[in-house]
Amino acid sequence: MPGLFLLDGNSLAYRAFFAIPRDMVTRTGQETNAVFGFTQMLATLLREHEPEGIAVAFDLPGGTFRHERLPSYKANREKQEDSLYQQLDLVRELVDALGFPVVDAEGYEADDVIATLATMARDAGRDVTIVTGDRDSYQLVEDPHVKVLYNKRGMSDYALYDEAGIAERTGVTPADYVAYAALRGDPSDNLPGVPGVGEKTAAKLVNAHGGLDGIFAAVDEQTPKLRENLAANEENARLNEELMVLVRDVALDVGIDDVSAGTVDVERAGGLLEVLELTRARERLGALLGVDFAGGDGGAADGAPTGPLEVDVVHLGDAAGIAAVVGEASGPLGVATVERPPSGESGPELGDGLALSDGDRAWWVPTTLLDDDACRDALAGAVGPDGPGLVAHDAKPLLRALLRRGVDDVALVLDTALAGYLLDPADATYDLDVLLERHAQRVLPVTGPPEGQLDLTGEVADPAVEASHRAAASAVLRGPLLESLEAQGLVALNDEIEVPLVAVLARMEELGVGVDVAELTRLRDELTAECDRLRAAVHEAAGEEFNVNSTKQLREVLFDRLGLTPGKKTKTGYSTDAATLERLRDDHPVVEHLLAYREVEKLRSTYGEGLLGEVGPGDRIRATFNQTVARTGRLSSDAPNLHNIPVRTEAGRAFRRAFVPADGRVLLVADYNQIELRCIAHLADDPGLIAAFEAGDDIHTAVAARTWHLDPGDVTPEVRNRAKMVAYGLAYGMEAYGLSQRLGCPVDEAAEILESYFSAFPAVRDYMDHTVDEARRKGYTETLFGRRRRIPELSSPNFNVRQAGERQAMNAGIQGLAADVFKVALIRIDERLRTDGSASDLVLQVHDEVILEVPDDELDDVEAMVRAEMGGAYELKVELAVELATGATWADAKG
DNA sequence: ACTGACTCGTAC
DNA sequence: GACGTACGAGTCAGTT
Repeated sequence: MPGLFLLDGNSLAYRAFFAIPRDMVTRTGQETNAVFGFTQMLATLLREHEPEGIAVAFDLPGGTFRHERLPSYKANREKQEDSLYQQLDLVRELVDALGFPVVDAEGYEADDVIATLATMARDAGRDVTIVTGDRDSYQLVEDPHVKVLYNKRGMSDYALYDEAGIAERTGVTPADYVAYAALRGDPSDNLPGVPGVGEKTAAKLVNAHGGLDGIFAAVDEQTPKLRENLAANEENARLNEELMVLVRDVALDVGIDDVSAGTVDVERAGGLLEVLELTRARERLGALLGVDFAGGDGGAADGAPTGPLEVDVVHLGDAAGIAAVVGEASGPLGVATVERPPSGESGPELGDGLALSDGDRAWWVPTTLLDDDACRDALAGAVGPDGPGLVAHDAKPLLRALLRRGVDDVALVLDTALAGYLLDPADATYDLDVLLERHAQRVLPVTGPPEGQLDLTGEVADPAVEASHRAAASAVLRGPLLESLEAQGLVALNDEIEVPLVAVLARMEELGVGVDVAELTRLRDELTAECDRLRAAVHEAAGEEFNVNSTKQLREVLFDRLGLTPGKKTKTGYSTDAATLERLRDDHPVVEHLLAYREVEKLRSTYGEGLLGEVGPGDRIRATFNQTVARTGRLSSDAPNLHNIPVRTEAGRAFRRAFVPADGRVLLVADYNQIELRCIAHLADDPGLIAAFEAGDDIHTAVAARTWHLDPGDVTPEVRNRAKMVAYGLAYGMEAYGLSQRLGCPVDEAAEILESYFSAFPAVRDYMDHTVDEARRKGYTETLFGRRRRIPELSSPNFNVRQAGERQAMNAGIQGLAADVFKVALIRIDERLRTDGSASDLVLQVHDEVILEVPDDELDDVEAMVRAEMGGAYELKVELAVELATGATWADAKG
């Protein structure tokens, strides 16, 4: 029966999802039961029927005309968890990669798409077989050309129906099927039929009277009860019929001639199946399609060891021993200290020593040995550029510890934590033991006493053994992680950006940034006094004493006792945030004091006390710059967070006066001008936006002029501000509501502004739409540099969650590109400082801004270098404009 | 005394 | 609910 095969992708994947246990997951935790089931069905079809062509139809998210006609349509469908929707996207990807047309249409279900294709095929005299688990397709059956291969319960239970088959199964002809089903109803679509009418009665009625018209014209002939039911439910049945008729003329972008086996994208399909660890399916499909998917080396190598790591530990005692390790190494070595090196006030330390390992053997280098210069040099050689290269888990603290021992050139080839982050930045943790189990199917042995328990035997974890295990784990993980990075196109990002950045950040963290402790203390004290004064003022105005820091108590005072009008609500009650208070400013004198108190208290606690508590040796603050936290690829900073030092208000900016260079040096601050908006211009390739940047004038004025068709000279500050607010909102997936909040204008006015904006810059809107669309299809976003981010929210059944996912998708590519460009700049600046033998140092970075300490006599050279490296970090369709400033403090660094 | 949820506010 | 990405201070209610 060859001919063409039309598959209902949603229906089949849905069946597979429930037929196969959910515990079918990859090492990375991705569920694959539905994808696997689908591949099995597909393979069976290929083997048993040798189709002339296959196309797979899918539903598109969002409603259809049926939902519009009847809001309760399918309203009973239980919303499945993200996994099913995510797997549906994977099935689409796979089908596409296998070379079969993926067909869908906005506002229609897969069923309608199939009905359309089947009708086209019939008209062309071609034979088609519809493969689905949805009975609605019965109406399409037509001898001799159209048959339905119906997937009953489970996966492998199929029935092939021609007209006779449908008649036998239902008692009616395909042409009468809709009327039959309309009477009977369809509980799975939440369409109630006529009470008392089941399959038998429905068939009897249809066969006796033809369609619904005939039946309802002849209700009087029925028994009293049936007559009553029919009369009372005519409307229902009519509506059912309307909804159940499949649309046969959906506008599709493929024709029937496109339904033929296309070319298999061997790399993509093979890669996908490999990542999904569907090895058997890969082999089976490969054989059936006549292609060789055997990229990689066959996945999780058979015969490779499993179970707990076992390592022979050799204790090294002299320089020759250390040097010998290098000689023996045939590839990069794992390196580790004990799990949590005790962190001193100046940063991470080596602890008792460090271990090197090739995965089977480990060599322990006690820290005491490093006091000997020869040993230290031998270690420097082992870990340096002439050595075998190192793999470490969270290498930065180790690099810092080595830096302090004079080892400043470490040949890091892979950081396993970083690799875990690149593979899935939505994952919260990248612990070594988890990665080891996930990617290498090995277990990291627990050496010490059970956590949190007193060890009665007096047995203490041997740091040499523990570090050796961790070093071995890193070594073992190298292969599988590289394979995964390779499969996801992340190698360049890893090798050229993330790994090199580790050492740059290690140096910045280690040096820290200088602070004027006296100034900081003075600020703190001043703020404390001001805080006390304002707190008293709040109490006085409120007429009672209470904890002003407690939103709960504040709520009671403002809204219960003082009778102020509450605004928006939070999970626990009325909000007391600044926006709310701002609107109450004129309603009661306490509000003014409260707002002032909030500002001062924030500065006092977070920045006054907070920063003072982090000052280390040499009056320097050494924050940690996290490389595996932000899901967009940005860096983050903690202990303390130096990425949110105030700048907008004068009182806040005062803290920047406390950030100072060492004697004889100045701070050089360089930042990218409007980098995210420039990224948008590049990504969207919007001629208007690019032109606005090329004009070289104030970008917001240029944008405003274009948006509202004004002469730049006629752009008022108010209009310019609108353009500026839109620019900021743009990167965040802004909607009218958000903009109205920002501008303090009605929502409809904000909507108009947005409309004007998008009319002026149409490619920007196209980009946003396209980005969300692609993310929805793939389940993840990808930056220009290949950085990926899963966004499972996009297939959430919850509208709000889904919309948040759309905003994340829009933002990820923009913020991510800016982050990638910025990281390149950081690496290049650091590289130049070192190759130029400069005495200047990088001390801080804040997303689009770098800060260096520069000796006065180097200033001109370093300024030129930084401008060049930042401006040339990556070539966008618009210039990467860099603004430079110098000063004796961070606050004073103004152009 | 610790922990986690919550609210709020700072940065880009 | 309502604009993305972070970190941290403080309160409060729960636990130990």
